[in-house]
Amino acid sequence: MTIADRKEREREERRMQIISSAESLFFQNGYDQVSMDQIARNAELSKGTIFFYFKNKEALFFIIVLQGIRLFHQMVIEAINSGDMSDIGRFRSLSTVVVRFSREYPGYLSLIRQFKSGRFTIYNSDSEKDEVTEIIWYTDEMTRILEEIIRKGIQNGSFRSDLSPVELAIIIKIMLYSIMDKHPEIQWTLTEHGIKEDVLINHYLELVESVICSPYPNKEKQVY
Amino acid sequence: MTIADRKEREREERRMQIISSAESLFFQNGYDQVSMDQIARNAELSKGTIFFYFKNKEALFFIIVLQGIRLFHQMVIEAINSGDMSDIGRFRSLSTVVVRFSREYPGYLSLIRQFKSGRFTIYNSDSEKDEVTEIIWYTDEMTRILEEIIRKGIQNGSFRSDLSPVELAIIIKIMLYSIMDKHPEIQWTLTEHGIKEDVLINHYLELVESVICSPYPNKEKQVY
Amino acid sequence: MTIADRKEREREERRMQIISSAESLFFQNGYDQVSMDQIARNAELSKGTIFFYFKNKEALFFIIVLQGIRLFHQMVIEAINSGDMSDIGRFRSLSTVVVRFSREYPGYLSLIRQFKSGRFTIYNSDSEKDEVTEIIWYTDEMTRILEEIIRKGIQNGSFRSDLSPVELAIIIKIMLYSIMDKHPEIQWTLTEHGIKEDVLINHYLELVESVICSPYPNKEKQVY
Amino acid sequence: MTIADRKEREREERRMQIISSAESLFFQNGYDQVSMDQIARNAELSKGTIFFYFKNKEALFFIIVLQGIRLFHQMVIEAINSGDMSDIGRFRSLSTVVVRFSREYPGYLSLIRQFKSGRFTIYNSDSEKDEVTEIIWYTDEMTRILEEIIRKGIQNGSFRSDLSPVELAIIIKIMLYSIMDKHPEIQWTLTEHGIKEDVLINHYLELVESVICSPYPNKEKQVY
DNA sequence: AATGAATGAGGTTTCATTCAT
DNA sequence: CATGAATGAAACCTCATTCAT
Repeated sequence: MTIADRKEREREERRMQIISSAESLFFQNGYDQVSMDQIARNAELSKGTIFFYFKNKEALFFIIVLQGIRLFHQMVIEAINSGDMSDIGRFRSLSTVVVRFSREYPGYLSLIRQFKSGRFTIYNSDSEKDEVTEIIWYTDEMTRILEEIIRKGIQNGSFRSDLSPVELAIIIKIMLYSIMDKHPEIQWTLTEHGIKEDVLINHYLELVESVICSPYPNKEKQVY
Repeated sequence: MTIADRKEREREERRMQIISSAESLFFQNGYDQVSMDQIARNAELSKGTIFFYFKNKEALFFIIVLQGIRLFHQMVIEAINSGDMSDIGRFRSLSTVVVRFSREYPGYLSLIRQFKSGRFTIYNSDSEKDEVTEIIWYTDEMTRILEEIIRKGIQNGSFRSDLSPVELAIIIKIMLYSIMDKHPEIQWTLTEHGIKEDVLINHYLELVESVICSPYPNKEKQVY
Repeated sequence: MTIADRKEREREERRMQIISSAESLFFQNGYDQVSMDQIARNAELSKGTIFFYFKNKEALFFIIVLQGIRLFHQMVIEAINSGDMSDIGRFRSLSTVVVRFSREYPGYLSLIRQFKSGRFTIYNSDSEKDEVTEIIWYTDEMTRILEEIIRKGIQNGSFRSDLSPVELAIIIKIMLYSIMDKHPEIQWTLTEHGIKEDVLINHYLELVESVICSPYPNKEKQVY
Repeated sequence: MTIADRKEREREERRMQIISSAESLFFQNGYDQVSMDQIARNAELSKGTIFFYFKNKEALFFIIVLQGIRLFHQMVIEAINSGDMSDIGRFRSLSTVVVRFSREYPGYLSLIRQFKSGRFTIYNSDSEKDEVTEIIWYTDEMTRILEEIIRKGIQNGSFRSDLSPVELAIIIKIMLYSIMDKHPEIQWTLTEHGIKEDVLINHYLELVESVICSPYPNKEKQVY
């Protein structure tokens, strides 16, 4: 038993070794700028070994993207299920997680963006593209979570009701996702003016929050 | 004279011919997925000629990006200097231009994003990277324009004053730019729920506008 | 004893398991288009095991070819030793066997042809190429059998005597073997004209038979 | 003019240089055993150049096969249109050509056989598989030529009429083509018994000829 | 100015074979 | 015995770039 276990463990370790090697390279240079040679060298393994563990450069990439999005999803789930359970509380948890993810895992963020850039042919049900379908599932799932939060907030009267939940969700999604895209130029401006990123982000989130909350509480409810 | 003129004119025509050929290809497939061969074929010129006019694939790419950003800048300038000159009016003009650019020139948008993605080594003053410095200049310039609008709006009391102009400018910039990134997933959600993009964008801009305008006019002025 | 026997039996079973797995793959795709990986997977064994039982991909291939040629030889022996024992009868048996083999075991046929195609280095007495020498032996043996039939037929006056037995044997061999080569183009022609393969083959064999039989019985005997 | 001509000539020379390099390698080792690297080295050119002139290894191979079959076809045409124009005369010319081709160009013969071996996917009208269609055309054409000869011979009463022209053509085709396959074992047998190849082949052709000619001139005509 | 042939490094991938366990 | 992870050479092919003309 132990022997099989050890083998299995070693196998998994190798996989992770390769994945993390590839990860760091992809993080730094992006999909196209990384070669399988580099990955192999970085993992201190032969090129053949890489292909033994992963069918493809693409497959390896997709797995890493999947890891990133799984991590993100998990962070979201945990954040929402813990702490303040008020409507606005859950929204704040979500916002915080988005910021945290983008700060702690900018590499994953970048790869996820590359994945979604249209660079890859995703929708041919070739086979063994399980990773792809899973990635898409997580993406959809997270949209649904946001929608759910907003729907409840509207029902409870905590959130503005002059927009449909879906529409509001989309708008908020755009706004939230956009902090993740730390446009480099914005970074420059920040340092140039001596503004702390934290402060800015807090202000940003407050404003987004003000957008989501009912601005016209007296306005009669809309039907859509 | 006329002979030299004609030559000069022809040279310029060739340049534009190459650029527009490369443009359409880059627009569709992205930097890495386009080969110099394709560009040459598309331009109905030989590969050698491409390299005669442009030192590099990168150089050619940078010029196209520069074109895009110049165009954007020009659109911004024109919009701001014409029409309604009130604070909110100028802001609306700017918003409109952002939307218009992202709708009319999605290709440029995509290339600009690629340029800023860290994919290219921009900051080594290797040599004639004049295009790069110009691109950066325009980027900065457009931030400055937004800052200026906001600063005036705050001074006039039209815009909220609980944030420094710079900070508010950055926040608005993030929000405005983010609408340009039509994350494909958002597109899906839209079509899935039968929401018209135009409608959503108008709502989005209204909300951004509400963010910029003084929400608490009675609040005593902040000092920063 | 029984333990050793079982082991021995199991070993032999494994061998056959591997061989038949490889066979079916080689039959379908040919030597170069089959990988050891595929063979292992098809045999539900590990690649290492394949190499434990067979030194080489080549060795495995040669053994299969040898099997094929042994089978062919056995069919020939059986056919000739049973049934009509007249000269022409034995020849007909042989013809029938050739056709039958090519129809029932096209895979072996194809591999035998690949073996003889010059693709492999057969004649360096490198080492344990016992299979190769055996294959060659069987090939020669079967030529000898045909020669013997013809020699007797000539002696008995049933076959034409204007050619030396060896020469006639070679000629007949060429003609007989050639019917095994189902040139695809011939297949097309057949179906195109609605000719049944059986019918054609029967006519073919009749003609070959007419070649072997004395056409000019009155002609004075030739000396060679 | 001369300059363009020279370029064109040089281009053609390079092409031929590559083709003949590849040819000799393919002749010796067969398609799978030859690498593009070898071809390049043999041609004293870089690998890139080979791919500049030929899209593929396959494409290069097909062109060589086509050359071979064109050569064969031309030899057939010339042979049939010159010399003795009697039915049997034309048939003899054809036989002679077949023998001559197999003797003078055994390499082409081998490649043609490899081409027809099912190793290549020939029937997907991918595109630019012009060579393939041409090869097939020539193959068909040569079958048609033989059929025509036989049909006329039957009409004139020179050839046996108990078989349909098509069937007889197929049979003769099989017999003729089979001399081209110099099974190595036959070579051994020949040298072993001190038989000259020429003599054997002449006898062989005589026998094939006797097959084609009416054996039973008195037999009433068959209808098919 | 313009061409396009030539290059060769580098990319992804395959595969027979070895070897520690 | 059996395994299957690891190897690394070699396969095919791409492509930015150079250079003689």
